[in-house]
Amino acid sequence: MVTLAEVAQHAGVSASTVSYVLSGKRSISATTRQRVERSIRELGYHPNAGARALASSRSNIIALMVPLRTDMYVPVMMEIAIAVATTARTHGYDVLLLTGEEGPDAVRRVAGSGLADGMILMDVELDDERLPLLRESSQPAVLIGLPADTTGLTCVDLDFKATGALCVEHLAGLGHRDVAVIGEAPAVYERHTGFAERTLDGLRSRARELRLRLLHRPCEGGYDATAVTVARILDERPDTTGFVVQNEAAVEPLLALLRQQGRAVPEDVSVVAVCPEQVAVQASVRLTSVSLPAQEMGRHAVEQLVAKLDGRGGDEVVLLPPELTVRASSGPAPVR
Amino acid sequence: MVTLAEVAQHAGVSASTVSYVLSGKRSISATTRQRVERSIRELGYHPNAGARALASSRSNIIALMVPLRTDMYVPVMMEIAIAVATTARTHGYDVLLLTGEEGPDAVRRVAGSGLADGMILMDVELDDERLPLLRESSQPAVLIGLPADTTGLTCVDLDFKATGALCVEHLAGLGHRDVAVIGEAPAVYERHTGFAERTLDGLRSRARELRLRLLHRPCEGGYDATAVTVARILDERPDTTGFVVQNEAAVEPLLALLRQQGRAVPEDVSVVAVCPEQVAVQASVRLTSVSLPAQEMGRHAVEQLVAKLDGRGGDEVVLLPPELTVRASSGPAPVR
DNA sequence: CCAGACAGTCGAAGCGCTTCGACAGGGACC
DNA sequence: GGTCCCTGTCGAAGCGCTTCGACTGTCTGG
Repeated sequence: MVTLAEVAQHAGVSASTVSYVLSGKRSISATTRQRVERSIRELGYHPNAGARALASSRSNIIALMVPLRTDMYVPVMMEIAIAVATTARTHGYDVLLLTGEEGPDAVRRVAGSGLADGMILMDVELDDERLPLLRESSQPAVLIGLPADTTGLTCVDLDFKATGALCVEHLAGLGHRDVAVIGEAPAVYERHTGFAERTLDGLRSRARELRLRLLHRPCEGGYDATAVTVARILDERPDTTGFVVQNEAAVEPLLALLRQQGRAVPEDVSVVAVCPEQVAVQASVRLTSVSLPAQEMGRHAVEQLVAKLDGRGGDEVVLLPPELTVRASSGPAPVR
Repeated sequence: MVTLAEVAQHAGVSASTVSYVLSGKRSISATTRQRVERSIRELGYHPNAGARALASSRSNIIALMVPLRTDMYVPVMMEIAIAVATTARTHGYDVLLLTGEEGPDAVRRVAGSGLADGMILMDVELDDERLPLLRESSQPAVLIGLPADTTGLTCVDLDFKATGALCVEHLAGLGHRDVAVIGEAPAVYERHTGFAERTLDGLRSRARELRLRLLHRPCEGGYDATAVTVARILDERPDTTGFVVQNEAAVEPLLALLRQQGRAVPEDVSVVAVCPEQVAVQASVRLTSVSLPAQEMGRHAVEQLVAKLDGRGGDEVVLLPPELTVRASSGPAPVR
């Protein structure tokens, strides 16, 4: 294991000079810099992370808390996590993966031990038990998701209210009057996950404004549950011609069911999904959808956090504007 | 920030005593221990990770390298990653998430800086470019996947050869004589990913032994690609009554296509999948499948690594035995 | 009753790095 | 020609922890 001191000796300078070459915090003459850099290369020197963390009280690590829940759509989480990791690297940070397992204690542990310089919390609930701890620990943090009370917190999320509104507008613009929403699993609503409620809010208020009839039903996802939900919807509102789906696990089942019943998409029924682009494109009918910008969310979260750690930027709530892409699953409402 | 010294002062002992209470490396009288533990609690002390790493040259961190590829089935990766993280915690380790982005350099960086005590590599290819670096850095490591040359390496993986054999046996036992395999995307085979080739090997050799006719076609996944693949298969071998699917993205399309063509599952055609249990259960037909034991693989990998770090255990290759669960998608071959 | 073993505690020396203050030398300016 | 400032470098003091050797009692066995 090569140390700073050995590099210094090899280059014929003092240890502090090597350190300043590395950090750039003081000016160094071109010749000295080159000599040091050459020694570093020749000796294959890598600064020791622990020593650096101890001396500078900065670990250059960001903690990412990923929930353990299985009722969330996993690929989205993964995509965010990967975006976080790669973006963090471009800013010189590594990412520590914390699972929900440990619960709120993880916040205490990480903040207390100086393991990470800041943290990113995913899948924040409206009234999240980690938030009080976060506020009191004054750990720099960014949330992905939107809690009820955002004072003193930085949050990044898709604007789900606008997302809901956008779906309704699209269908209304095509002449649909009766729209059904196949929502997330009941547990998601019970847990008061912000995004589900905000989407619903956007759907409902825009529907009211545009005088659409809207029916919302939670749905567990999977074939059997979706079949039950769809049957109930069509029973209550036989004139339904527009569907909005927010649960990825209900997308394909819905399409299969409509096919079975002889309802053509988009001629008889239009479907709009809120899902990752990949799901929309790979479905049996290419879906008109509002995509979940997972990568962007991860990237934004890191950039907000890095800004905080650099002393720039304050507490902000960033809501990414939704974008609806029209594909093959939506069209004009059938004429009756 | 509370330090060891402050705890020591508060408890009226020396710093080293507190350290020994924490580590348990020397015997401490019950009364002293209690006094120290009380001080730790009252002051809310957390050992500083950097200082600890510097002094002990152990970071208590495991690096997990996750590939960035999009042609791998993401939920499985995520499940493994989460299993790794939670298992690691139970052994006192945290997990650092490295993406493929950085490539082989990440191995050098992590090994050189002492950021992590060891690493777990996911999605190892038969001839992986990270392996030479790994061997030369003598970094303790465990691979998830099986490279061509395993000397000096510890690996954990599902026994894919046995998996292939198991699928064939199941179908053969039900009387099927013509079996088609819908494989992974062509890119996966070109990359020489071990698991795809090993599965194929198992399928082929067992088929030969049992005198089954086997047709293998790679498949990109998604509806359109699967439709083309299935059409080609049924064109070449109209008598095909058994399907083995290894690409999750082709599972649902396949079922939909068979339905459209009026081929009933399992009366006319049997389907066996190699996929995570959740996919098998949530599909439109509950699938007979060999499940990918993601959690177990993650857990095993961590335990192997921890054993290495503790100086126990040598280089081993652990192949988890596959288990086939019979569900609603396979049955006796139709009588002709 | 003493040698030896052992449990329990302490002091001090680092681990490898960052960073502050100091200082030498060279222009620029009046 | 002296003053001031700026650039480039160095030495030394830690950062908070682990760990080794040393020390003090207490107990055991011969």
